[in-house]
Amino acid sequence: MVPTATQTAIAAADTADRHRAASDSSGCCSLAAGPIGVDDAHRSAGMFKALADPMRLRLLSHVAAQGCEAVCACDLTEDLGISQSTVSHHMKKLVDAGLIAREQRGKWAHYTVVPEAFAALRSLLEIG
Amino acid sequence: MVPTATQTAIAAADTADRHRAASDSSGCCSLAAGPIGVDDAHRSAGMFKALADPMRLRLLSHVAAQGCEAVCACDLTEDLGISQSTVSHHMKKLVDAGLIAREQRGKWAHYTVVPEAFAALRSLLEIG
DNA sequence: ATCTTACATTGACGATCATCGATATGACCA
DNA sequence: TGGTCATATCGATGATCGTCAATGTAAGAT
Repeated sequence: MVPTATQTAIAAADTADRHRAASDSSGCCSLAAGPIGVDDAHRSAGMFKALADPMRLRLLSHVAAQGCEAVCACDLTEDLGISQSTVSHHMKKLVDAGLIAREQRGKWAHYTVVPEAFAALRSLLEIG
Repeated sequence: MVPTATQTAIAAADTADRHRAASDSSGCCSLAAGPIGVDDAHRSAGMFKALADPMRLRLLSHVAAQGCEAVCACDLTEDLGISQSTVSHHMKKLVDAGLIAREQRGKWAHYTVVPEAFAALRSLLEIG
């Protein structure tokens, strides 16, 4: 129950993030613009956390390499040699972070990158 | 012994990363350039992992906000309200990831950002 | 030489995570 | 209705992580 409530809160926060990723203060300003607040730090760290796993980066690059063309989950499973439940787990994290978008077509799930999210991260990293 | 060996290997890899961060394949190419390999994924994930913690982002923004002027560890400890050992722990991770540089002045440790590392991360995130 | 100051390292603890097999959901087909 | 396929969710397990108090280290100060 406790982890469920926590998970729900995190999921809700992530969903909110996704919708304002390109306009929020956490997405438009550089880390060098001044000491950031606790809330912004948590939001930004959540996005970086989604990128902080080798398998997720490989999944992401598989999706990104297709450009506008959507990628189906079954291809990812066989290309990377991990179990189907692990792929599903990672893709959910990437979607919750707003980095990729999920579209249901019949019984297939198709994924594409969300360019605005990456633009927001790049502006966060504009330092020096 | 096992964690020490592992830690040593990771530190060595991270140090190597720092020196080639701006020229290596993991630092100059976008994730969208094609499916990335296992080694590149581990290297890049290591850098994102250093950014994937709220407290480290706040420490980093404190350092980045000073521009060229170096920041001393004592200021970070009192500004963020965490213990001295925790600050030391986080700064070591940021230095090992090559995101900030450490300079010893007498008994004080001073920190500055490493712009090339952030440039490398930004080019990794050039998607869409 | 002794003491203080600034920082690093160690050891421990609770929390989170990645991964898997098993199972549930939900869409299509016969 | 029953069956198969694609994906999501659950439960468990071993690993990693963030944090702190305690201790170690090394550089000034007295």
